[in-house]
Amino acid sequence: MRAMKATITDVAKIAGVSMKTVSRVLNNEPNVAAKTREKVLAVAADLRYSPNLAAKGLASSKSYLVALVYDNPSPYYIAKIQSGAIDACRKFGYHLVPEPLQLPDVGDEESQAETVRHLLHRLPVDGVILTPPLSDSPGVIKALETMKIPFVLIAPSSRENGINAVKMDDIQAAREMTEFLIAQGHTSIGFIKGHPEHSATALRYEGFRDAMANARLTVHSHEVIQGDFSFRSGVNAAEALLADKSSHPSAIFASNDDMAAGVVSVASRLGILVPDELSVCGFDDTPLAKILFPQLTTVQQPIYEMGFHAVKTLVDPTQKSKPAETRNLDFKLVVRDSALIQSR
Amino acid sequence: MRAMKATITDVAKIAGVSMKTVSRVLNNEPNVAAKTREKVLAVAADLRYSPNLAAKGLASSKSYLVALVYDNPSPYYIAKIQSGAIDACRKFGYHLVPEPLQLPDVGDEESQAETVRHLLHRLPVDGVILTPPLSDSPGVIKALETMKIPFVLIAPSSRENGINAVKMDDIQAAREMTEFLIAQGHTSIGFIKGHPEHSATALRYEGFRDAMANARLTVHSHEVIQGDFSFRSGVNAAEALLADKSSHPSAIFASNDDMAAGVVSVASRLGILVPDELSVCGFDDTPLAKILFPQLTTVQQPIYEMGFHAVKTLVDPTQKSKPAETRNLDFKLVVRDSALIQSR
DNA sequence: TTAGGGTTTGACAGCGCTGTCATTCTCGAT
DNA sequence: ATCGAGAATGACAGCGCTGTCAAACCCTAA
Repeated sequence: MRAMKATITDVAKIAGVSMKTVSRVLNNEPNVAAKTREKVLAVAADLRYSPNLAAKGLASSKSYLVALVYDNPSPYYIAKIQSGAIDACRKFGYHLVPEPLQLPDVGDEESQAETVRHLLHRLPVDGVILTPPLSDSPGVIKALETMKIPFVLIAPSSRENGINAVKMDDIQAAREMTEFLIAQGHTSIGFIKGHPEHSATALRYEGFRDAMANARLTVHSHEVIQGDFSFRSGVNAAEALLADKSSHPSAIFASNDDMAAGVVSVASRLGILVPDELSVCGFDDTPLAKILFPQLTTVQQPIYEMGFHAVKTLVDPTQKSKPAETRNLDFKLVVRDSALIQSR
Repeated sequence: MRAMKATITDVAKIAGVSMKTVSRVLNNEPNVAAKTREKVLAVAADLRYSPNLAAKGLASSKSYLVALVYDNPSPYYIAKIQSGAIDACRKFGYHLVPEPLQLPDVGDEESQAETVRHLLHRLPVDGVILTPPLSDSPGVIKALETMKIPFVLIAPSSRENGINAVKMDDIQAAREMTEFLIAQGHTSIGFIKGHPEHSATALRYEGFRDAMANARLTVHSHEVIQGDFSFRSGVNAAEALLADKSSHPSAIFASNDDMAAGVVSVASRLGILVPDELSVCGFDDTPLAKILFPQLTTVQQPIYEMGFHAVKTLVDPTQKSKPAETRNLDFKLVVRDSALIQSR
């Protein structure tokens, strides 16, 4: 119960066992008598012992560090991933080091690889989490592979074998959202696509078209507008979609919340009532969705869970031996006022 | 130029000097002949040598890690702080470890201290950054002091001597914002206070009253509403403030953007035109401020800079010996449509 | 020329932990 | 009672680096 930092040696001495035995207990290694284990644990607790990560790392050539490598404009998304990742790290005695990346010349695979290589050379970590759009960068992935650093991809666009990844089913989510709209009686639905470079863009659009086709509804090409995930682009798209006041789609499905917010804003400027005259829905369930008036119907991604799971597959010893796989996590349709129609 | 990770020993052997000399060169220690230095540097570069942080840490009992300890509901704020902190860390060869805290029983100093103690015992770090509201927790601060871990407070409410802190002048900012409103011709200004527990709340209110007093304007008590920084509380406050349609303040100053958004939303519901019939301004310049229609006039805090500066005072060797001080960073008044009156 | 002081370099221990391997203990089978 | 296999424990080196202190070197002043 002293104030100073206790070492394994202290614990060993007091418990009357060897350092190695203490080490075994603390790392849950087998072959320790239950009685010994208890005693060591008691002493350790009494001394408020906690291992020195640097020493552990040096001796075992592990770092107990996981890097979260990102180059993502959305702080909200990253914050959620990070939150999940940190919680998982804590659970397994690891720590998370966020590494924002300023990727040079998107598209130049080699220089991207070099950037990552340099980064991880400085701080050796036991695993890396790649968030989109990095999870789609062949250069970065190759760098990790040659450095033999285990990694997990978050929401990659293509599903490759032999690589660990966590994602959600964007197609299915967009499909269900569209089906919901259709079930509400909408037959003419406008769609705003996301940034062309972003992998989710194509998937969400595909889900939308799927559902429309299944319902034998036509997707008019002038009702599908290219956006780029920004509020601004949502405004532009909405202006195009709502140009003809007397005949516009009765619902607009934007590929993310920011763009949906743009739609709502334009509608309110044009005096079009949401949801009475126009249903709007978004995607992502950002904080914005609850702040807007009316609140946005949207898709809640399992972002936190993806972060958590990514770290788990990286550091959980019970998962270690499992083969690499792509894991789909569940999304949730969040129905709020922007797309509810009471009367019809 | 081998593939495997080079150690100091390798560099020493090839450069024909002792390990210690290599160490000196790599750490920019004095008393190394220029020629020796060059040679070592050349060999190190050739070998792509990079030091093993764990070993360095173990030997020097430093960790090259800085912890960002937070318990803040606003991911946006934390993300910005973190971004600045990481950039500063990179500049000085450190790494940032975010440590979200679930503080038990706010108010119970001892248990808060215990939580922090436990946290930092696991991962010894060379410095800690405390964000609000943690930067006002005596328990946490005391824990850090007894552990002798250097720390920097971000935006603490009280300015204590002998403690490093970075903040901005909330009073002055609120004062300038209010003066701006007054200069626009407003004489009756409503004010929405923030969360009573948050330190900024009192300061912003003080700045507001200051400016009003200086302009010989009365602050009517029924025009000052208690909020809690949430959108919802902004809505409630606005409903009270705008209850009397024929006579309400011509401007409302909300203590943060979320509440200002609440005001805008109520105004639009009541058919009150912003800014023509009502000027609204917020505080913080969150992403929301630009997304709203009309865009919010608000105060941009130097959040990124606070994070950067906090780390800098912690790890910059040239700053090391300086006495602890509270540093004020510059804010910026951002005037946007929500409080512009063209005609008057 | 030599003493004295500063500069440059190196030898070596040891940071706190774990891996390896040797040793001791335990207990059922003979 | 004895043997042997496996369980439980311990001794010790060493992970890659830095701090300490001693040694070697260089130059200037007397």
